[in-house]
Amino acid sequence: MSEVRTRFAPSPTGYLHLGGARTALFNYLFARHHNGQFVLRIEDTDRERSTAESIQAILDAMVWLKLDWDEGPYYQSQRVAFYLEHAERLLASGHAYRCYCTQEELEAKREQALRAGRKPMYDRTCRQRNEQPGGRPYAVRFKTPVDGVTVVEDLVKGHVAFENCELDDLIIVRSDGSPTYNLCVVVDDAMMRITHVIRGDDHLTNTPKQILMYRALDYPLPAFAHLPQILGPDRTRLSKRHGATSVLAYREMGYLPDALVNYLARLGWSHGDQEIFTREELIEKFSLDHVGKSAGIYNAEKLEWVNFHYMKTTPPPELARAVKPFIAARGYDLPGDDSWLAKMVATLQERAKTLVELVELGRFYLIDTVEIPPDLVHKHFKREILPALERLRELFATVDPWCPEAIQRAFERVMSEFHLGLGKIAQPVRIAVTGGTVSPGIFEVLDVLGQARTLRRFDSALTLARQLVALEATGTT
RNA sequence: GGUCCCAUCGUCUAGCGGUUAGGACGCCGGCCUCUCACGUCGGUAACAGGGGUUCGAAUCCCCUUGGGACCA
Repeated sequence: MSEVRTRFAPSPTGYLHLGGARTALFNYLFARHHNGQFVLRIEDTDRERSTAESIQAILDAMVWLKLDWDEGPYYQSQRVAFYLEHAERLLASGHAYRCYCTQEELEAKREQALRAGRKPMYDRTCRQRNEQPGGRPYAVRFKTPVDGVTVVEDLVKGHVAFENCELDDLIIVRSDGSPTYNLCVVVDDAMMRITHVIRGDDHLTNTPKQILMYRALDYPLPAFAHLPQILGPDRTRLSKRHGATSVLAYREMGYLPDALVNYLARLGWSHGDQEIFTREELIEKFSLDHVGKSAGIYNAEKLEWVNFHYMKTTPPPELARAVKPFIAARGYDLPGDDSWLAKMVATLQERAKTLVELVELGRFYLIDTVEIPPDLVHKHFKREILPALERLRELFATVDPWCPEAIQRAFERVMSEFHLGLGKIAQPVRIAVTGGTVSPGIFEVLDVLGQARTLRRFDSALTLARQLVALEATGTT
């Protein structure tokens, strides 16, 4: 029984985007599900476009999503010798040949073929060349069978057949001595003993060529699974104009990694009607035969909903830990007391879709003094209820211990003494302590805010209210 | 241009010959209510089109259309 080995092989030419993250996730889940190994390989043979920052960004994103790998990262740039060695092997065994055609010659042939209405394939001039012109640069081409059919038994797409005559004699080593993509992947996947190649379906048409190379090199064939693409709402490739595509951008926007993982898992894969999966459930339930064949469209609202779900269900202490960087980023002082922060978070977590939003909603908890808008005071601190509010202020001063239940009792006492509904007095208090009309439940807000800050802010509002009432009185007489 | 892939509500999807075509997001409405939310109840909305196969097709086959990918 051979062990399952999967790999994720991004090229570091940009950030890890959602599609790549999902490919990584499926490889990770498949490996974990089968108690196998998950290998990370950086395909940085394109030295022009590969950057160190990009490599770092990909690794950071993988770590953030907790897609931990067992081996690697391997770097293709350090494995060039292996590729060339394999090209030599193919040359020696007659599965490849040297092609001396120049760029110009190829270009001309292509044009000619196109004009004649033929496919722009290499005409295989050098395939039957007998003597090797020494000293001239050459590329190495793979000798593709001229007839027969190569079949990809894809775990997602099913049985896909390609006529060999439609395949070109592809270049495996360029005339400058650099190996090409198809050679590198085959050599790496074979040497790394990858059993399941799970990748985007943009590679499906490369697969028959690769299969032919596996055979020529006498390596066992891995299983292939080609995942459908993730598209933008306009059904084109996901790009910046569809919003954020970089995984790390979601971290900055205040999304939880588990939420993104959950969303990505459900985009293209399903397990009955279930929408929410813990990491363990994903590992337990993931299988390739429930991966859909059709492209999926990225839906920001759904992601937001999934994130919201995780916001609501994450234990407050944990969420408090996650929100700290966002408090700092906003420029607020970080509360020293972790349990207080957890309490604060608990009042907001079912109101905020992201960590960023949570900090925005909790602003009044984090700043020293709130600015109380006079127009709101004017509207909610009507002269008729002022006495009730003064009385409430009086009772607040005596509440001991300061807890939601005791605070509620103070409210209820005023309500019965003045025959007022809670709405009448809760809203003025809310405005006084938060500076706005929207907040979590008033008892818990006051509780978290603490007695001293409550009294201070309430006093300021009452002072302002008295001034406004006095002003009004002189104005009307 | 050639080859290949794909096609169920707007979106993610369940379905794998017999269902009032189910769920979720979104949207709309009711309830709950100290504001906003949460929650809860209900509603809206789909088998791309056309041929076959079959007693019976969303499901199997073919064509068309429409998307997408790869090779250049």
